[in-house]
Amino acid sequence: MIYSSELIKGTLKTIILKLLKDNKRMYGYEITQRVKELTNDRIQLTEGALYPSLHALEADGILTTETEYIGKRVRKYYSLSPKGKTITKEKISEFADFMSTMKFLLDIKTDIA
Amino acid sequence: MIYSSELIKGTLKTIILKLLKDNKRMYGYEITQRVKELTNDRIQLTEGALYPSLHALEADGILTTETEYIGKRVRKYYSLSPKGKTITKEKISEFADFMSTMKFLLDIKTDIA
DNA sequence: GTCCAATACATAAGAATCTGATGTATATTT
DNA sequence: AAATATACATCAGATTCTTATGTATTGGAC
Repeated sequence: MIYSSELIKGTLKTIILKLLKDNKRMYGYEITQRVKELTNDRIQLTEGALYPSLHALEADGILTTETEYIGKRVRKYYSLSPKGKTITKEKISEFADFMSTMKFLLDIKTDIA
Repeated sequence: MIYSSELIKGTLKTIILKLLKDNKRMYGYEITQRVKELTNDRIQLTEGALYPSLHALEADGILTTETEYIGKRVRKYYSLSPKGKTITKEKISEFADFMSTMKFLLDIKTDIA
């Protein structure tokens, strides 16, 4: 199952921030591959959505960047700024709260444990 | 806590369909109040988002309508069509699947039971 | 008996964000 | 040699939401 795009809307930034929290630094293409892999292909980030999001997070001072060359090919690494670390915690806990509300609202049964 | 609007994006139609599944028929204003009440004010649907969504669902043949007058005031009741009932089941199970993926991805701990 | 809040619908400009296409270029595999 | 994978980026158009505005009725407070 590949999720309908509307479902994923609004979760992209949270996903990016969580991955960067766990991995110190990552580049855009790496993020798309990691998400694909972690979700068994269920969530496939498109570059047209990802790169503008990364740029926006950088412009907001949430991410910092370092550019490196692998051979002749450029690679742009993103990391959380101190502000970004705070925002990340808030975003994840907000999402957790939201999920528990939605679970109740949609009356969804989950497995114990 | 009132959730940031981007979080709620993409979930509006699923919420509408679930309420109509449980309530046979409801009108727009009633839906906003019920959601507010069920979520302890955490999710507050705006009319500018709700009415266009209802109209779109009706145009897609997912909802049917009956207009009634309460005194001189008009009230428009929405119900699930047969097609709507099928879509509703699909949407809810897709969302449940999505939540479990996101829970894993964001490494969120939930309470047992 | 008047005013404010609540009920109840609707539309619309602008903002935000995503899709899907396109573009450029290097590296690797077949 | 060609196709695929890696790696960045932008952009037109679509979708969907916010915020404001509009109309009108009903109920409660004072």
